[in-house]
Amino acid sequence: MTKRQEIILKLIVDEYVKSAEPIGSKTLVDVLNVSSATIRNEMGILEDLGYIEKTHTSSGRVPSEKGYRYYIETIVKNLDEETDGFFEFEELFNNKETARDELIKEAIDLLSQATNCTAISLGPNAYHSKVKKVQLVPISSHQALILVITNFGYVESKQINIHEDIDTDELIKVIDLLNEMLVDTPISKVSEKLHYEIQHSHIKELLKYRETIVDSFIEAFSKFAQTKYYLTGQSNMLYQPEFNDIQKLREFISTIENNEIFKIVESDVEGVSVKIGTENQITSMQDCTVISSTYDTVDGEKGTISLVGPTRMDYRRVIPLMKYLAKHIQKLYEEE
Amino acid sequence: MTKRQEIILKLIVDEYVKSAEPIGSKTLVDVLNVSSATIRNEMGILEDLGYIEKTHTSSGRVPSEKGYRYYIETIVKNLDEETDGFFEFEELFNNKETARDELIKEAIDLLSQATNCTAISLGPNAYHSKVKKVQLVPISSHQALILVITNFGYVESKQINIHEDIDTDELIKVIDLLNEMLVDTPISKVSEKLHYEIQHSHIKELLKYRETIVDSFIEAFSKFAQTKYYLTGQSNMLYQPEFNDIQKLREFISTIENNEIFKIVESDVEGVSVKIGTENQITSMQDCTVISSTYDTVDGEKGTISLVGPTRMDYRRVIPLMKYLAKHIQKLYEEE
DNA sequence: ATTAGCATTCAAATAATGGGAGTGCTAAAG
DNA sequence: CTTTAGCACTCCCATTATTTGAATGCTAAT
Repeated sequence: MTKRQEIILKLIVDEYVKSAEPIGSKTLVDVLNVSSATIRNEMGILEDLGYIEKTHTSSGRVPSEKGYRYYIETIVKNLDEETDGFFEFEELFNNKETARDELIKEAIDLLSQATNCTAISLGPNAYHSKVKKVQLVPISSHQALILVITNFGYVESKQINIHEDIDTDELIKVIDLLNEMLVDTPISKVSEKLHYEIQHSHIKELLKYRETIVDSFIEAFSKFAQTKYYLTGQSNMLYQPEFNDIQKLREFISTIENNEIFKIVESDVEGVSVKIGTENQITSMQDCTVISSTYDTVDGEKGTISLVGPTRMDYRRVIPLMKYLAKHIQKLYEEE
Repeated sequence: MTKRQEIILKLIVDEYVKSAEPIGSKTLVDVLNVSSATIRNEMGILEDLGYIEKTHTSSGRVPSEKGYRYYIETIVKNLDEETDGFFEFEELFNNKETARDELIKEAIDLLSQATNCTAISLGPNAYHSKVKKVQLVPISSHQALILVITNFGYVESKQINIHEDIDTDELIKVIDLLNEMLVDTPISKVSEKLHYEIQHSHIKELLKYRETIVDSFIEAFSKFAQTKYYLTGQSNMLYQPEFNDIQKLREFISTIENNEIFKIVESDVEGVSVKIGTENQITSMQDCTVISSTYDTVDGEKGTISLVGPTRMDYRRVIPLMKYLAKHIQKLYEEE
């Protein structure tokens, strides 16, 4: 591809992103100072190479997936770390009052607004954090609350019914034992450890009621395994011209409601991942691009922010923005 | 309205609910054993009375809001408590293993599936429950977790950073005081009481750091005020013929995403409330009916289940179903 | 290598057409 | 007084033409 062809490709992408209409040769005449015929010739070559496409025989050109890919790899990647125009985001991260999780949420809200796309935050999985405290709080004569707290400040609770003939003192002993046993155990190992200890220590005798109570504890623990997520801005996207097709729109909403969207969010990649159109495995998402950016939290845990939008999106602005956000969220973790 | 007119109205509603097409006079000939001309005359009267409408000069008839209203008041309300065909639901409530909140969630899922509508559960507002315990759990050298637990077993937490020069013993005293002060206080009164006590008791001296810490507590308390809700089945509705209009569809999704839907859910009504079409105040919902059914929990607190669907919905089946569900959810609370 | 010129293609908007389902009204029959 | 057959009329909707215009590819001249 010659330098001029590359410029034309770039112009086509930029224009198309703005207008959502196929780009004709005349549109570029002013910028390039050559005749429309010359541009048509070049466009013909670019089409043969697979970077652009026509929507019908006599239409203007539209970037193909390969075209977007080229655009991203050569044009966007060579951008210096852009941080211009991220003013609102800077403001956000300068606010030291707000708690980290809340800040991430706000950043995701802002991201979806600023891009008119759907934004998703996939929190670090609490599964690898450690038990800090196990607690039983009576809340009425026959009900109590099981509380499990981890070193990251995550809390899960489960309400249980206490049968009348349960001895309270005994229960307290059980809790003490559980604490002794489980503090500093990673959530992922709790179930295993609990079952082992019950078999091999004197806790066994204490746990007459273990069937119900220990099960309830295990259930509370298992709640941590659920990934915390936040998704916002689905309605933004609906107004994009690519969703004028009612069928596509319905499928998109279904995909989100059924949580299928999480299948195509890349959470195990270093840096920024861009999946364009059919690079996504879900059929209803094959006109969309998914951009994911990961950040490190603690103990090798990763969090992800993702952006789902039409393939026709402003990569030049969005990709640096995603980098920027991940970097700053990571910084929030480092500061602690 | 004569008996025959009432029968015709009922038939029009029933047929229209099934077919989503305007009903012509010929359609009813087989059922009524009179000629289509007679039926046309009767339909003319029903139209004059405002119970049915035409979509254009020579179209069949469609129920008006007034028509649906009449149908519900006279035909549905006179049904004996129908419980036929609620087989799956019965099965659900017979399962004594599952926790109450989980059971409600499952019922809502099933409800939305069975009706192809959007179903919503609005949990009892924790705002009126009472503080059971206030707690501070250290999770690292400079971080702690504020925990607030209510008599209903609701838990909210907030992570705070502890500055190095804070005396731990002092902090413990503060917590003890807070407990003493706040236990059994309704969440709704906490903020007020807290501010009052700070002004008038010796706690003032203890709270050198109150700006940050007390504020964090208040924030944790205020989280209870947020109503717990569960919403499901928005994608079901999208396939209903009334959402063939892309603009309506977009508005509907936006309304849900912005939580505006909660504005039209009736949570302070006894029994079943049915809001048809323009009886709803939100513009984007004026082709929808919202059915809400409340249940009592404890201490005068109410929970609500709601169903949002096109005005053309199977009231005959849905209204008894909503009654049935609310009754059974209430029973779950009574059993405790 | 570039470009003016021209026939060609196709989408999208607008207009014309015909069929069909349904209505209201009238006048006759029950 | 109620019912009904008959008929003119209305309007939607799907189909088919017609027009317009923006774009293309190709050719031949610069």
